Amino acid sequence: MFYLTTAIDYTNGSPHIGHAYEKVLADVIIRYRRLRGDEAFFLTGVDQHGQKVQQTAEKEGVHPATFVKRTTKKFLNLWDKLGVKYDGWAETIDDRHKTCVQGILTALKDQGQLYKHAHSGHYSVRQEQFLQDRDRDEAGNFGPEWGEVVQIEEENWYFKLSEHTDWLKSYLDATPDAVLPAFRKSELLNALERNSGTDLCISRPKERLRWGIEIPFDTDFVTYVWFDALINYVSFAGYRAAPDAELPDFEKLWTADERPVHIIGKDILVPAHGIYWLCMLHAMGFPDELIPRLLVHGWWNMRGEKMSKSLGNIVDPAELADKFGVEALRYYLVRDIVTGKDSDFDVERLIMLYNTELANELGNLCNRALNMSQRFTEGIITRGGIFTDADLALQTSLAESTDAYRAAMDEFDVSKGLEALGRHVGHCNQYAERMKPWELNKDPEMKARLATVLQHLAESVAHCAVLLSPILPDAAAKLAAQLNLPSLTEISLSDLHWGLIPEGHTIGKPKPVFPKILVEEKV
RNA sequence: CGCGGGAUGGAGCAGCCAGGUAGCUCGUCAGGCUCAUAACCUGAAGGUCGUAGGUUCAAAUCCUACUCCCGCAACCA
Repeated sequence: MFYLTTAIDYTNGSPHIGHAYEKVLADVIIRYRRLRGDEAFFLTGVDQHGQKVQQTAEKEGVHPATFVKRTTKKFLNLWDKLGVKYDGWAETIDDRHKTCVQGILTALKDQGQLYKHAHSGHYSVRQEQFLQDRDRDEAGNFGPEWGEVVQIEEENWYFKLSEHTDWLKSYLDATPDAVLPAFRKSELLNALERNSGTDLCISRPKERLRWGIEIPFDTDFVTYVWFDALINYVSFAGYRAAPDAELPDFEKLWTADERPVHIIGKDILVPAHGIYWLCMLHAMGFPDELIPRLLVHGWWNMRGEKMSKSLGNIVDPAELADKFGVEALRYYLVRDIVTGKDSDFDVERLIMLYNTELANELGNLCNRALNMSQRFTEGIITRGGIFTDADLALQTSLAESTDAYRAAMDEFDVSKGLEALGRHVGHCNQYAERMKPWELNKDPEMKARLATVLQHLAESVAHCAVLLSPILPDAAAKLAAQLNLPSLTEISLSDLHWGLIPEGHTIGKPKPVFPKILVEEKV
């Protein structure tokens, strides 16, 4: 079983393009794995506890639970709109999750992994948080943005993180694919060098935070939001779940032969996932071969600047989907970025890539191929005469593109996979240009040859629809329908051989699957 | 000496880990075709791969130094 998760989104605001990217990427990967014939499970969800949620809810004068319900809905609606299809939905206010978190806390405490300790430091009353040296201004003082800063002492529960960092180092050294891409691992190892020796504070006293999961053995405290949130990856996978909890079978989901993959953004690798989570799992007794792989993706920037609410350059993915279509948005999000790196978000590039690669090249190929079959052979696909070198070359091109696609997608490099698909599309257009089926049609003696050429084009369209299906499932289904082969959407990659279209099959009527995006002229 | 990323034809990028004719998309220019979503195809111009050294038969790719840009507090993938 292939178990894939994304980060769970913090329900403190509206989803933006980065949230959409991560989920679409995950959705594409999971659909690809199913296409490969693998059993797969996709978990995503929302992180609903913590101080910021509590603060924002107070500001709006509603109970955190009400507030969280409202923002959660925004995420649910977006995933529905974008065709992100998950198998499990994680909400950290879920009682099943709460039970799991408390069970883990109790178990860790029983093993001596937790201890209570009084910490004294500078505390900002207004921001309700302890301040660090890095919060000081250049003069070494805490600036006015913190309001009144007082020295206080506070007791809290700590997790013995420092006991696991040596293990973590050796695990990372010994496991090449622990963190992808590779350069992120070196970043993590560097951070480890700096941070080893400190433990993790995992509680908050209820006087300053009520919105969280109560510490089961010390009810004056709630659980620190990260410790709570990270556990979603196991709690909603059925870890320590009651038999009637309607959660997956953990043993089947979380396996060594196909380790779980967590997709996360680069900002939450260090320290949350790379250090806290891996050490938590180790403390919980997970052996190395059951430690999940971390797939770290980059960010969409806006004209070279970081996207941020304060700069006001947030892009609303729902708006984009309405304006340009879900297909265009999904395609752009996985096409114009190298998995792991940052990219610049640019609406003009979104339009350009859709119009050239989908509308002009692929869409037009499908349309011209099917249209010629309709017009020249009544939509009937037959093998025709013997295959020429050009025919065989096209078949080779398809086989090579499929291999390249597969290799790229196996490494989560969707952009490269789409490039491979695009190469074959280009070859098909060239093939059509050189074979000139519209000329062959004029010569009654070339009927067999015409059939062969049209068969090669139609067959290619069928393969393209299959390969495209993880990225654009709706478009793939439309193509399958036009080919009059709805079963294409259920095919698996290993069944992908020359001859998807049966001899003598009649295809349907073509209709452009990717209508061009027309941009109004600037005056 | 804080950490990491980046610098490749006009624009945006890939290639670098596992050195061996510099690749893709857009744009520009010229031509062809008409089955198709004014789409498609062919050809051309355009790069001393940030700078300076080094290793090597051979460096965009490995090593060293340097320059410039972007992240690393919060909102936040």
